[in-house]
Amino acid sequence: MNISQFSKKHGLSLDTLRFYEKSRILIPDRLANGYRSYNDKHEQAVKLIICLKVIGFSLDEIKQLIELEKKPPSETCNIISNQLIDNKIGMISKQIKLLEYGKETLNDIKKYIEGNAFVKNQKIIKNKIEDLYNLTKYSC
Amino acid sequence: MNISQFSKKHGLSLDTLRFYEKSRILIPDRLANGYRSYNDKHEQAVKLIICLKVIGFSLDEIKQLIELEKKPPSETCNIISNQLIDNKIGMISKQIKLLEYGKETLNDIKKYIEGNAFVKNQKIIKNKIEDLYNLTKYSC
DNA sequence: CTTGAGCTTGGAGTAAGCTCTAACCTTAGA
DNA sequence: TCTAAGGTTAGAGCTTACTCCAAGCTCAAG
Repeated sequence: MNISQFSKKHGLSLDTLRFYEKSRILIPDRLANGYRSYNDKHEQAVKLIICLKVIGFSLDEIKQLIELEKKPPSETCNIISNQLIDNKIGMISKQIKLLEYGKETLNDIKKYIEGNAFVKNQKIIKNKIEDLYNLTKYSC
Repeated sequence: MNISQFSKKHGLSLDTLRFYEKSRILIPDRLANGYRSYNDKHEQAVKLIICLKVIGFSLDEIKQLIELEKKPPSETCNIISNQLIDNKIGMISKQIKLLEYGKETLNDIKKYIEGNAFVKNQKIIKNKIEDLYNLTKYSC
């Protein structure tokens, strides 16, 4: 599969794919004419990359994980990747909480704007924002 | 309250607060000597800003909301802010789903690394990544 | 009155993650 | 064979959200 087909299939721009190669995150094969060529292995890889990205991994962290995966399995590698993953799981849990509370708050704000009878005054919203703010302050 | 007290209280750097003023997101009062001065009104505002930030609003979107709020209420304003909020609620809902699924997947990856018997082969993980990838593809 | 901490400004620099430009090569179709 | 679409590169530029710097003002304590 050439770069533009791969680009369309996965919703990443040509430039992004070239950038990922330069960053050594996703390195395609090359045809005799120098054109990039993506195969099934690259499909698996790009899916993982996209998933890790949406759940909050930086490209650097993704690269770390990919590089660890390439090395022969060892205690050290496991500890490193485990730490990275545990860390991320913690952050994701916190972020889910914040988003859930934030969604609720936004719904109230919306009701308030619409003049809904259930949310007659700003006090309810003020309290929710206060709670959400407090949630942001203390980790996990 | 002066800038450094306000900075410490809300965990924003001096530069960030000055940047927020420059960006017209949070404009403090001024003392006779030219020093910035933050009061209760600014406390409320900064709490809202921090909350909106963690749930995924960009500073530009935050500014939009703040500017709409300042104007006299009107149908047009309500429609605009409602759209912004609805949009965000949709994105947050999707993000929560992705994070929940992502967390599950990360837990499986972790078990796999640890050699846990429940996740003996990569196929389970592969499927989860496939599902998560599909979730990322289609909006809401 | 000096010293030093803390405030002010404008403007430059940074990091992440792309995005664009220019110049040039390759290939398929009329 | 010409042309247009699509591939290549190096390197500059952009956006967001800060972050840092230099030069200078303010103020409290000794």
